[in-house]
Amino acid sequence: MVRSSPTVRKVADHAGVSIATVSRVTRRPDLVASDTRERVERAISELGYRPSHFGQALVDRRHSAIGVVFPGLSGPYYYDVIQGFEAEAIAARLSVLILGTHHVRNDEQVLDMATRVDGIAVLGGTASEETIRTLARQGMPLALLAQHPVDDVPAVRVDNYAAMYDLTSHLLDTHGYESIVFLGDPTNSPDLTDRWNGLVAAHRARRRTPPAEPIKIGIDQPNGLKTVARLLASTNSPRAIVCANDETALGAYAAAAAAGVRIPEDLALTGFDDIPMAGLVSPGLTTVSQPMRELGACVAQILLAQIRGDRPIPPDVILATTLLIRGSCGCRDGPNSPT
Amino acid sequence: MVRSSPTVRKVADHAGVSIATVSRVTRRPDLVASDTRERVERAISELGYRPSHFGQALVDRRHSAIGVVFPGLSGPYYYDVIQGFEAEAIAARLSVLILGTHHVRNDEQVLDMATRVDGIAVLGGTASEETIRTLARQGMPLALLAQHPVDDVPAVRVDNYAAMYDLTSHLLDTHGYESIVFLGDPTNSPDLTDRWNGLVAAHRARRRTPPAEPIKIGIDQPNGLKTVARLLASTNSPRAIVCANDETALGAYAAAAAAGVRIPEDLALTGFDDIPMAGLVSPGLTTVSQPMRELGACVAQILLAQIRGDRPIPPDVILATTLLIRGSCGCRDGPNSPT
DNA sequence: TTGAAAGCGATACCAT
DNA sequence: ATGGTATCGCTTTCAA
Repeated sequence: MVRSSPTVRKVADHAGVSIATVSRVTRRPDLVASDTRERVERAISELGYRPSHFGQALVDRRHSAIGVVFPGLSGPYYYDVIQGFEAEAIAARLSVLILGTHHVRNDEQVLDMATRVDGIAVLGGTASEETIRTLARQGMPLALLAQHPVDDVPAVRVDNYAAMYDLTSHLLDTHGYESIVFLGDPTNSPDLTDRWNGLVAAHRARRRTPPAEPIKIGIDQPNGLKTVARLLASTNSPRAIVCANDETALGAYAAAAAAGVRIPEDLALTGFDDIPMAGLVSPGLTTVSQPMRELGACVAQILLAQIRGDRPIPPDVILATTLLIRGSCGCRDGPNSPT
Repeated sequence: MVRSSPTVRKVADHAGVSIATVSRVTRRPDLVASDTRERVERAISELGYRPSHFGQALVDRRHSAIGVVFPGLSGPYYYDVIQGFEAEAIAARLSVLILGTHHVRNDEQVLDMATRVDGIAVLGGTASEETIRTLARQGMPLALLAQHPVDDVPAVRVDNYAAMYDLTSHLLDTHGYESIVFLGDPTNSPDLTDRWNGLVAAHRARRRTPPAEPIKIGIDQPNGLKTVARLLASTNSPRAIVCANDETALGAYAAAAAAGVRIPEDLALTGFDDIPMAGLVSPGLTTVSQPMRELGACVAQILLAQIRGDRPIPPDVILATTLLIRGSCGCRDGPNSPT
């Protein structure tokens, strides 16, 4: 069957008016006499007419849509960011196109998306700098999320380096761990690269020896569980593990439970993000809270500002993080009981 | 700044040819003399030209894109489904538009998406039947995922009722539980409605009294944890809980661990979906495995078939599930140790 | 208040 | 092999 949603012309015929009048009814109803308008509106609802976006886009030379490129679509972190992004977009009456690259760079799809939207938010590591520059050169409004600015392309992020420096310092100073294992693969992830560097720097500042390498794993529950289970079974299993995010740490909780290893007595554990589960497990997960919804909202606003033509655009917005000390690092747990 | 990605005209001027020739180079390069072609190709890459989708869409009267509407974007279930869906779409050279409705019906956004794509897959409960009928009447290719067919709109799903009937029967017969609590809110979710009905029917078939109501909660880890923590603290806490999906069950594991309740000795637990974590926790989670990737792929294929105009379209595809008995129901756990 | 017509970007038919 | 031009759906300017 051929797609045949009604067009302006069909509605115009149905209502016995010109296509110009139909268009006016949908865009500037005040310009149309009320009886004519009623007739047209009836035709519109009878036929279920909606102006085709490509017709409008062609005239307006904009798509009334913005896009966001994510490495994955799984997990609470992305979910909150998308929510913040969408809320801003909807308030501005724009549609949102989401592209999940599944943790592989996919420049072709990003360029394709670029022909369907008025602006694109790129999450750290999902598009090459070359692609970003190509789009920027064409005047495509862009905003980077969770990565450093590229040339004149603005970025929104948190200071992952400082946050991880502080968190590591807490483990090193307050709890006296000698050296702390880092779980998570910084490859292609500016966020994780900064976190790893923060951990290394905190060691160096105290003349401690940081681990030679991060343990490069995908940052989700299954990988956290499997890897920590393996570590706990090895001869010199670590006393303290810094996980690159909360979900990896949650996997570590399961591994510890299975191995009969107590947190924090036998193993100190920390996460990053402060997802809803982090405060509910027991002991509570010591982590760094990021304003995820705000990150998404802010990057959308920066896109909108560019589309509107506002100037200047803030080139590098850094939102604040909070170190959240709960029980998993060895501190006494706060009153965040699961209820 | 005004968006100004290069158009056919700019490229044509740059290369000193007509716009028709530029179009030929991108669509039927064999029709263009090699030296002209080279000149045009150089102009294209210098200007970073990509044919605008709305121009093409206008002529072709199709968008070269298909859409998928999801209740949420969080969690392994949706992730796998999307992966399967995207793989098919990419193979057919179509872009994918994803719409997350965040567990509220959002007909307006679905109708908006309809003006940007050639076909839409709707996941159970994300669009009203009225909207589905409206789109179907206009000839929009549609496919339903995880819900029953609506009129002539085809559906792809698993037999949730039968799967839950079998799972509940196992708990009732093999492990002898009297009555089993169901965790999850069936409202607006055809999938969960079928699961709840399956649990009730399995009770009735044995003249047992099913619970009067499901415990209506969102089916994620935090809700699972909080709710089970509350149940375990109550006076007659349940001996067996059927969770509407695995993530809810994973939250229940954390609640049990915190309360010192042993699984399965003190509390039997089951899930649904068989996400990666289900086989890794200890004891392994007894659950029902769904072919999630295949569900996504199949629904995409049905969309593609409609777009191509194939006939007939299978009206109701039901994919097989597998009952996965692990340790959390009380059976002896298999050899799925976390390694 | 309404209609006729130009034009947005790309394609494909018809000429040349 | 290449160019001119009508066309897709819609909006908007200009006339009436």
